[in-house]
Amino acid sequence: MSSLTRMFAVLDLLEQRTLALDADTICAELGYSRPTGYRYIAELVRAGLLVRVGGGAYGLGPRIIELDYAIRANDPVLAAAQPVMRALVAATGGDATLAATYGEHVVTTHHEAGPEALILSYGRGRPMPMVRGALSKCLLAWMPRARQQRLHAVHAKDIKANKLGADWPAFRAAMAQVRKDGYVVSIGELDTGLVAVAAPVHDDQSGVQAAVAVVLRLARYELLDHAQLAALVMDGARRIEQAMRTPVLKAAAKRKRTRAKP
Amino acid sequence: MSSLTRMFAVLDLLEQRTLALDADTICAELGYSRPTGYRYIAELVRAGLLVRVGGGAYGLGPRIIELDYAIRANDPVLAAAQPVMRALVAATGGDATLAATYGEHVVTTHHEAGPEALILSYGRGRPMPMVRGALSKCLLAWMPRARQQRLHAVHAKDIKANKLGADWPAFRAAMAQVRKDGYVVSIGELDTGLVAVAAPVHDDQSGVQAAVAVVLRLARYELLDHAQLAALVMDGARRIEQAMRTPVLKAAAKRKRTRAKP
DNA sequence: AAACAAATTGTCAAATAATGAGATTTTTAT
DNA sequence: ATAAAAATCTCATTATTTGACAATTTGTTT
Repeated sequence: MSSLTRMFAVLDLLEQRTLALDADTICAELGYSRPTGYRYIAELVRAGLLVRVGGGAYGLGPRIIELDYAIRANDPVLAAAQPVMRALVAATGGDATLAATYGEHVVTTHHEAGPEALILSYGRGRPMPMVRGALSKCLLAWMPRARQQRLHAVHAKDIKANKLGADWPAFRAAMAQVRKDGYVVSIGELDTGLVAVAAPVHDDQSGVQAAVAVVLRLARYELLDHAQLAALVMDGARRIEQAMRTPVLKAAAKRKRTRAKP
Repeated sequence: MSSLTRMFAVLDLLEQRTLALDADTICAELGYSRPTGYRYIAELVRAGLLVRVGGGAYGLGPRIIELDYAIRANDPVLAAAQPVMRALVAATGGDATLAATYGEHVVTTHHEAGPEALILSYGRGRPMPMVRGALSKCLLAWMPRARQQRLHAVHAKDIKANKLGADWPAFRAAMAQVRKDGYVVSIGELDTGLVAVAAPVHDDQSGVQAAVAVVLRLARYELLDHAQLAALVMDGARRIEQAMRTPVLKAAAKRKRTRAKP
């Protein structure tokens, strides 16, 4: 095991614990000698990922907030989505959320609070279950087959439990149905009493997968015309896609393959 | 230089660049051989601090958003401050911001948007200058002498330029005056046309230094009774302190020193 | 679907850097 | 001012990192 990995274990530990830990506790928990533990801590502090708080305890550092800012400031999906999400909030009276797949995770990347400012279990930064909730299902449905299959292999049980298909063909069929519909509704899957209506956002350029959702109280949802609401969300997703295609600086990510035509 | 340090250079690089970089670029910029660069990248990806986006490029990863969530979820100052900040927004019609010192940085940790949803240059996560803006000055004024002196030694020029005192005694005096007032007003220091009124939040327990501010358009500020506004902000700060003292789980951070009385 | 190019991952010996026990210094609290 | 804790230093030993090159996987184009 590399020193890099061991150092990151310190970060993991501090993420789990709600309170700051002192160096000796960290060393003891992870089985590091004191100098080694201090070296890792010092390195993480230098990087700003940890801070020393009130004499002898270490907690998560300011760099995390700064890095988070960098993500928000540079995420093209977020930039395109925010105005649209505000509009969705205004139109529906619910909240709007945006989620993206990051490797094996589904993470809420933005929560545009509505007039009711709903309390969501899976607010920004809280990794969501892969196979539950409208946003996750949405992302799942529009994934490349290969990844769907890989995920099915791992989460077969969860998928079955969530009625997304007892086996791989059934799962495929369920996903195909979702794609045909163009949106997903989940009722009380993540928070009882809340309904989410989600639609996918595709970025043909970078292949980024994201999804927007409008979240409403069940009572309010039942008052609305469901078809119109779904259309509204899907239209929002389309508008986000457009906004991403037109951006001011589409930026030449890397132009190595400048194959001059002969 | 340790491998730990070199690996973090990769993170630094990706924070600076707005776009994702490919492995070869990273290696070239930092002067690492390809296998070494890939090893660092792999480690950061394993930690979730980086993600591979759209074939061959690496960007900041979802773990950052999750860590940020952990900070927000566990920060006692933030928990205490949020309701108070909402109240300040409601009472003044401006925005409210909260900043804390983290080591050598001043970072905005929360921005409670008001009805106008002002665009602030130094929103959440953007490190602020140490000696400019109401929040920074506030934090500066209530710091322990030792730290003030250290900072003065480093930032003497900036301090002078910002009229906080030409030398150390003058600076001390200026800070004493701020403490006597109990609040700081800055007009157009960080954003032209915006005024901030800040007051300090002390946490006697952990020695955390924070400050709240109400931010207003200059025009609106001039309509208000300045003394009353300052009183409102100071009262808010006091209410945050109280909320921190009463918390549900004051949690035994570490009870090693359980000195049984003889 | 096959072929191609890029991106990524092995292999392995040399060299460098990480490690822990214990002593020492600095910081913090009283 | 003093005591206790926290952090750093020293140094020989040992394990780990490193880079050149090769092999492989992955993704794209025809």
